[in-house]
Amino acid sequence: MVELIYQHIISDLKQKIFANQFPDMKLPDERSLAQQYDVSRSSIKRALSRMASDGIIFKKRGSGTFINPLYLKNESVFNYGSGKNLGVSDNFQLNGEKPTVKVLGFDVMRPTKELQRDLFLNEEDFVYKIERLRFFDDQPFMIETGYIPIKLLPKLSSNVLEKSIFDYVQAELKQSVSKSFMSVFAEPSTDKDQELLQLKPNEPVGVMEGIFFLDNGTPLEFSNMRLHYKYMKYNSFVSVE
Amino acid sequence: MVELIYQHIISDLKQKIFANQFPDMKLPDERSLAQQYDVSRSSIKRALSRMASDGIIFKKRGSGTFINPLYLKNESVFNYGSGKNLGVSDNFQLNGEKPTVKVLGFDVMRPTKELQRDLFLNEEDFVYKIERLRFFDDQPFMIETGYIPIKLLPKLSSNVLEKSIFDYVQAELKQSVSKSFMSVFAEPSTDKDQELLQLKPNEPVGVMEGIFFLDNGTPLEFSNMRLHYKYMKYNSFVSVE
DNA sequence: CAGTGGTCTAGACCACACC
DNA sequence: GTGTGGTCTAGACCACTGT
Repeated sequence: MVELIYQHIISDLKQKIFANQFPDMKLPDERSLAQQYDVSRSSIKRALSRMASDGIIFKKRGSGTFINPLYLKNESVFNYGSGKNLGVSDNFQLNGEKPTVKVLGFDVMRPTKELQRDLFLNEEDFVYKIERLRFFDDQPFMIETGYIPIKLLPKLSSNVLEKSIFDYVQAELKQSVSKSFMSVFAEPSTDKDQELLQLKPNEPVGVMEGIFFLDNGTPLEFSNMRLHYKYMKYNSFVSVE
Repeated sequence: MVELIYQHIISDLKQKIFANQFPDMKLPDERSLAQQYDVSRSSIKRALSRMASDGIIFKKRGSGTFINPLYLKNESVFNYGSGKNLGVSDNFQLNGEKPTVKVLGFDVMRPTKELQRDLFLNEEDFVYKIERLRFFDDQPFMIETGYIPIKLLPKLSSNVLEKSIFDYVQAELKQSVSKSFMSVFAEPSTDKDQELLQLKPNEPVGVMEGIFFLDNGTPLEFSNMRLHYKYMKYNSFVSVE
């Protein structure tokens, strides 16, 4: 895996930013950077655009390129949300602790109309219904119900579910799960939520629900994730126009 | 306001997609598109990259560019989240109904340590504390507490708060609010929530909390928004790498 | 091998900010 | 006016897909 030029520039600039090599919070102008790195200005622009859309820097026409002080002061929040991971499911990273999984159910069913629409299925298709309870440090924090078309993973077996489905997909289909479309909202907890997630009756769940796509655009899974409210924090950096 | 080439191409391709002019769900290859529009391939690539990061299309090296069927079937969901608006606060659009606002409080205070950090303030600075209750169709749905540095809007007056602060910022500072960093989570409702938002004791609030930035990267406002859970739905399309 | 998208270059010209 | 980022071009070469 060779490192592309603009990726190299991004890593290098990030490192320099953290090493405080731009004490005035201002990056050199694009033409100078192109000279320094001995690359074209376009490559610099590509690197800076990516960094801007990640919220690391702000570009201001006529003035220059400036470091987002929030990135320096609070870097951790930049490791979530747009541009870093999919924020959910198999991508959960809870500070190096070991997450575990308990499989609650593994069935095959006909998809509802809604599932047919979201996963691009016909009436003849079947889906797996996978119910799992996820633990963080022996604390249950998430009930996950996933629906995956059988035809995508005909050989899926229950022992895979104890580990990462996405890793299995990578190995089996040579594709990664790189896109998601999610809705995030809140609901009162049901009796089942309260039992499985050890919630008090007045404590809610956070819900993340949506579709995971493969690189090529195929919808892989419709997922409904009900989280203990203390564990749900969805971070996102948004930049318009 | 002239329309840029790549913006024109995006609009045109979107329209063609909806007019079903690509029945095989595949766009022409980039070189052909460049010819058709009589522009360089780079401009086509710019347009397609934007559309891909918005989730409208999927590009697959070696094969071509494909339309996301979800975009056709469910266009509405693509009007939220990354790349379309900031999803919150003054940008709320609730299906053409008329939202109204009631100002609950308008004070000046010293920022806490946390506010100083998030809004890049010194100990000598002051902030406005603005509490508002937002209604949709005469239904209260959101308690909004915002903190704005006085030095950014020294002439802010209470009648502005009845309307849109962001519009006022646009007029006053010639800058728009184009970036935000938000955390989305859920909490049990407090007594105050229950009273103001007409919630039952077991019903939760959705919380959106974070910072709104101006174009140039200046943090304008720290905002905490507590929503009636039925009105909170945060949609986001995420694409990594 | 032909076709497709990905990366990169070198350079022109434009729009905006600041002095 | 000078300096900055923004848009756009024309073209080279690479990497992957499918026949």
